[in-house]
Amino acid sequence: MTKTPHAKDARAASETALLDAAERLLVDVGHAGITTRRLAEAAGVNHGLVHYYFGSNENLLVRALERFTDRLIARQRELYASDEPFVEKWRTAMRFLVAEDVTYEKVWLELQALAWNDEGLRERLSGVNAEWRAVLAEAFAEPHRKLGLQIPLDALVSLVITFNLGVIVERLGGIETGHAELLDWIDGWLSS
Amino acid sequence: MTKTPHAKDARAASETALLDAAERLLVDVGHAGITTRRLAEAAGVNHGLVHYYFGSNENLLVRALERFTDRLIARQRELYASDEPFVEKWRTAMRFLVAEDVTYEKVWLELQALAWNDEGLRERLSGVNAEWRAVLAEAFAEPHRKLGLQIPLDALVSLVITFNLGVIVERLGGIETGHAELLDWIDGWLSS
DNA sequence: CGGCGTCTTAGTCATTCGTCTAAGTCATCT
DNA sequence: AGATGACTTAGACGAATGACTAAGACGCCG
Repeated sequence: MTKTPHAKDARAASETALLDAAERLLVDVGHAGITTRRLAEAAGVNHGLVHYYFGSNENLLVRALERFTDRLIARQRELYASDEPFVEKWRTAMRFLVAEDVTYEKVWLELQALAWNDEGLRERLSGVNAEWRAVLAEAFAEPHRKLGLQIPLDALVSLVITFNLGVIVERLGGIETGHAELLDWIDGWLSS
Repeated sequence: MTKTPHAKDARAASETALLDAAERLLVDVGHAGITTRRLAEAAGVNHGLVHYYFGSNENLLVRALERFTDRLIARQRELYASDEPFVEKWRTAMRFLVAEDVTYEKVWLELQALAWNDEGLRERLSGVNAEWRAVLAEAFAEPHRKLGLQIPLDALVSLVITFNLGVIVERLGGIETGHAELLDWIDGWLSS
């Protein structure tokens, strides 16, 4: 029943290597360019393992999505769960948003683009979105009340999520015009 | 030198059919699923024509992007160039944004996703973005002044563009939570 | 220490891909 | 009417793909 520790480690390592490679390839060539063999080559494992471990190319990407979204939610929770004042959390989040490195965002949006054409993935994504939304709604509840904003909390959360998503998409397209101005203004407004 | 009118028409018709098929396939299967043969089949033409007319599969998608973005900009200009009061233009734009049919948006974002992995396409897209931005900046200049908004015009335009883009991406992922609330609030705020 | 079950490898298989070409078609012009 | 030249078609080509498998390697357990 119990697997040998070494073999278990080796298998886990190979699986991780493949999932890591999937993320790397999503960044480098996009989901359209991911093939079994390229995946295996990037992970440094035999290409037959993709089928043996994951059943299929597509399944591997599903697993990659699961792993990635778990981390995504964890990161969000961690960010907004700290004891810092809200404005500091916001600033941290925005620093991530316009960081030079778009690796994380590229993986995330390539997976979304993949889901646009895959009903199963789409359902999974909407679950993640609901979680993300819940985290933000909780984080924004206090400042929303304190600042006496007229916009309903629901609408505010949607505004934040969508404009963040839009910024990411624009950045992936090589567009950054106006982003700094927008974030600066929000920051100034929050500070006052 | 001059081509025969009939032949010219036939060729133009076939090219158009292929470009139309490309858009249809972008909606139905995404850019990753577009192949020479499928394209030709969907357009009802011989698959060799893709090479004969466009040189390559990729070139055809570039042409599809050009045609689509031309229409996109034209639509934007038309919308914001009318004599209606600003609030009516806004409402029309928002009605498009949350219309049931996401065909237009799907084509647009599939092309963007394609561009994420293609330097040439990315440059073309940033040009389109700049045009769009200019149209919006002009349209928002008056209401921005009249309403005495504190947010700089640049930042406002970015906010509008990015939140629109985010709404589109969420909708393509099957997510609509909060959109109606957000748009309703904006509408109410504009009306007051 | 030898059998045993799991992991790993190399390789096969049919299919599909993009590209390209040779042969055929057809409207036009002399 | 026949030649011309652009357009269209069917098909061939090698390369690459995802799926799958048989055989070997490896480490554990009795």
